[in-house]
Amino acid sequence: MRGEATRLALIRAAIEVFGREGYKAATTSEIARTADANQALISYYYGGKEGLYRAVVEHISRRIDARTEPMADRVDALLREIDSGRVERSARERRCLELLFAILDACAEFFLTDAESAAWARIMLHEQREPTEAFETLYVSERRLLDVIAQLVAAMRGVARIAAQDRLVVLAILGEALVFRSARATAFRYLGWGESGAEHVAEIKQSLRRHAAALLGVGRAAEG
Amino acid sequence: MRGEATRLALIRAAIEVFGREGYKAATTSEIARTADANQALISYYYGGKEGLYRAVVEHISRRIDARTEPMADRVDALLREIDSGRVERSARERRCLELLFAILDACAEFFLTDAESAAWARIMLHEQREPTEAFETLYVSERRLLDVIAQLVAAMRGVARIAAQDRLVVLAILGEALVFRSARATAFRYLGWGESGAEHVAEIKQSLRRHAAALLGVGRAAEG
DNA sequence: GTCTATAGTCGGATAGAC
DNA sequence: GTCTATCCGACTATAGAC
Repeated sequence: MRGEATRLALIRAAIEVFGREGYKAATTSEIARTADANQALISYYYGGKEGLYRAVVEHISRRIDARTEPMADRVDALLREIDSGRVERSARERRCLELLFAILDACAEFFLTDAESAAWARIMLHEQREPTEAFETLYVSERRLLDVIAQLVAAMRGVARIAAQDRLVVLAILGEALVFRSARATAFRYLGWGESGAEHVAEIKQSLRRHAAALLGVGRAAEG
Repeated sequence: MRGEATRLALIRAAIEVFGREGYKAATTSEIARTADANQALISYYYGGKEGLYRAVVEHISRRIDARTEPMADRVDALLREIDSGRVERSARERRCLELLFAILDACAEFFLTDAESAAWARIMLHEQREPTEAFETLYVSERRLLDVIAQLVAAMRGVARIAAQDRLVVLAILGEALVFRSARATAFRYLGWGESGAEHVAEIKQSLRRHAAALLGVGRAAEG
């Protein structure tokens, strides 16, 4: 069981270093040092740098799925409830928006608050540059979340089928959250916030909520 | 004068390669190959890889400023016109929005259409990771554009002073444009678009316009 | 100004001791 | 399972010919 701890330490360290440096610029020595493990163990456990990267991507993908799943369940439940006519028209919009807000809060935390998932996000951004095999794995997980949000957006328009415009709205909403990760340094400096920014996550969440509501054309009453 | 052409070819190639790979992962041999120049000339002209990178960043910064300047002038002119009371209240919102739309179109082209500036954007995104001296140079140029847009946003609310909420709106608007660069692969795949995407820039521009209008709370009449 | 050749360094993988 | 030592390849920079 000693080895299992080393395996995990290597994965954790690799997420951090690959996320900070990108695949090519990351070095196995730094990953080993970060993991407090011997450099040769990377080949022993994962067959080399490339194998470690693959393992990292699969690890991230599984963890993201685990976070998306509860959200998807809640959305499914709500949509079934609406379909069955058990939700009054007046409450439908509010219920959808509340759930969307909860998901957006989770996204903000994903990109900003939680150090581990923020490192996942950096790796996912690296993989956008020129998609390889690893991108395919990550895309499945990303797509799951995009679809879940799009379902909510479509439901708020009272339609079951997701239209192209719904997808563009989803990208706009998530784009705002992502900008605090992908253009973090500029965004925080522009807002006059210190780099830690942990104390500003609430403001970001509030902004995401307000703007999502505006994009969906629902009144400010729902801003909560 | 032969040397001047080589200098420029190296800069252009460096923008492409640094943008694609990031500073550390980029190699001087690939830059030289891309520029159709000898690898040793990088040291001859720029004192080495680091000096070349500095030159690239300054080059980008100057070129961005040159693109922002005309926009800034148009905004200044409009704001002065409004200040002097020569613009009727009914026309003020429309004039501001038209100018904002023109700027957003330029941003979409910056990120998506023009190959050279798209490479600038990739370098600017790389510099977000952990800001160094180069970030300071780029931030000045980025900030200029952010401030120009924020002035428009504030003017549409009829206020001269830029508030924190205006800045968040600016980031939301630009975040949507940026997502097509920073998360390009996912966004295009999600929309069912081929990777080239040149034929879809118009749709992206339209989406940026519609969503910017929604965020600013102006009616769909202005959607253009 | 441009080239070839190479010195010096570093990173990834592996052999083999413990 | 973990370690040290080392080989090999790739990279940056530079010396020196043209």
